[in-house]
Amino acid sequence: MYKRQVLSKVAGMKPRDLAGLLAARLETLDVVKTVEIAGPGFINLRLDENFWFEQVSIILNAGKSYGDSDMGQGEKVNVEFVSANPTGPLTVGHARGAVIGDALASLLTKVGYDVCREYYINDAGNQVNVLANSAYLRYCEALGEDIGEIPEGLYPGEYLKAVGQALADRDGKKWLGKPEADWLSDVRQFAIDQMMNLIRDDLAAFGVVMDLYSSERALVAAGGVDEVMSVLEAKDLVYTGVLEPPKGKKLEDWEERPQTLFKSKEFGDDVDRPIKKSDGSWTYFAGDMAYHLDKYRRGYNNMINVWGADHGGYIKRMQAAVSAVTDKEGSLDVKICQLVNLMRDGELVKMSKRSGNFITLRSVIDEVGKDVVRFIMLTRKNDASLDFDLVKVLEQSKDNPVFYVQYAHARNCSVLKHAKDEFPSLDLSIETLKGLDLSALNSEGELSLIKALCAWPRLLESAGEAHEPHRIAFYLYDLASELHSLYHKGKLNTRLRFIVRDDQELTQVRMALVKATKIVIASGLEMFGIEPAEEMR
RNA sequence: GCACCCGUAGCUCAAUUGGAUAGAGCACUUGACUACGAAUCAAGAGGUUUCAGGUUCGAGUCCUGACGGGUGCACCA
Repeated sequence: MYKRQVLSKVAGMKPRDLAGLLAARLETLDVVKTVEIAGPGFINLRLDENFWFEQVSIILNAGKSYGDSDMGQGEKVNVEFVSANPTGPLTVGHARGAVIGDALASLLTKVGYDVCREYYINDAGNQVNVLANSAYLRYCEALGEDIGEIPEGLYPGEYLKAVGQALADRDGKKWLGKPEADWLSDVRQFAIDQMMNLIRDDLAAFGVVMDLYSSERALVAAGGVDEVMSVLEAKDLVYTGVLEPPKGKKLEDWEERPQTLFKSKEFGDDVDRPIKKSDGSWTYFAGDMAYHLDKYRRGYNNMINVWGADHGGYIKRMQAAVSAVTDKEGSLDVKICQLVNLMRDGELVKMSKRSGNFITLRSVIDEVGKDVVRFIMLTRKNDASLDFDLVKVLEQSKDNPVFYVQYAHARNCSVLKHAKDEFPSLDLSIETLKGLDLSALNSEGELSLIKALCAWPRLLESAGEAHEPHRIAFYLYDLASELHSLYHKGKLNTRLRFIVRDDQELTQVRMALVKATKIVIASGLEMFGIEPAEEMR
């Protein structure tokens, strides 16, 4: 039963009258079995069962491409995500953004967009100088110097030892005892490259492959910021002014000072935003404007950024900047990822970045596997916080959605295998199954499962339009539930089992449904970058 | 003080973008294993969608105002 409400003030008719008119037309269609008008003008259609049987053949025929859509019409979309500072390995904090961005990119590809996965390397700010200094210390250490405690303000992480060693291997004692000005640039680039290799490896282990890594430093060096400044100046959107101090928040070192400002208020922001620091250098925001202009000029009118919750206050100014530099042609959607609370059996795992005591993404992947991490990260809306319990995610029970969905897929595989054992001569090839008369799939549970399968293409489109990949996770859970439910109908009534011992023909028809279900679950999981389980252990 | 996000069953969360009687899981009660994997399934109970107004045929969803929670708030990125 499909429901569709038709609103029409345009027609100048009462909804019920209009519904009557439409109903009369709809009734003439072959696939429509019954039409009812309900309530204030709802039209309820009941489709002929043959329509549903045909859908199973359609799914089998389409295979993994079932649900592909041309909604995006090949339009280019840029999804920028992770973009972690190149100062250390990825942490669990980065995992959520990584999965949301990656799954969203896959989803948009599925519904017909031309998607670019992009990582913005923040390699121009002060923190990479801190990185360089930290790495330099480790370099000295590698050459036998006693460096003592890592000073406050530098990165204490052990992972930098390897960088120091690698630098020593490459350059020998070249930089030892030299002033910072001599080595900063070289050491910095070396350390950034090392860190990016580390991050790339972490992402690869997590199943994320970027199409493009963009360097802030390279962009600035190529004149990107000068370019965006001249664009803004041409539009008269830059001026020198004095900002008021924020109220209610005490800033001890506040001083009134003229600054170079961007008129972001004209584009919906709360205040105008500085684009130069007091020392005359560009702010991060200036670089970011240049970067978004660059993306736009590469053809990405549609930009999606995946950010952590702590950057929420940055959205308005970035959207204002995009509007300004693209003459409102470009659009920017920012997906904010709320915090992930890492737990172990109900207890919060404490982390502190200061002491270098953070949990790396790699260690979590090693402990529970990437598939589990990826799925759980998508079981909440991106803007809701999420508990990730290292113990519970491995439980094999229906409390654990990863298991529940994987189990449904494994169960399909198992049933198919058993069918083959039962009827060695049974032909289960797609070519044969899709040509069968499937009208025996007419029990309530079977029709219910078929309808759930048929919701897949539409679900993809609406999830893609809303930029909400988590909906796929909920759908897969529901679909798994349909399958488990149908399976258990066979417990009560042997005739309803997938495999009917004395009826090879019926079994074969049911295998068509099992295979169709397997296809949809598998393609959903694969969209999440998760390998469908053939069996559970 | 300002901005953004959130507030839905005892708990954790959904809700097809404004549609019909607001849905799942956990926990609770009850039932189903000699047979395709019971790691599951079925049934029951559980609600003034934080509160108060407003918009309209119709609001969990939109607008206003409270209340409660989170995040951020020159010259960091």
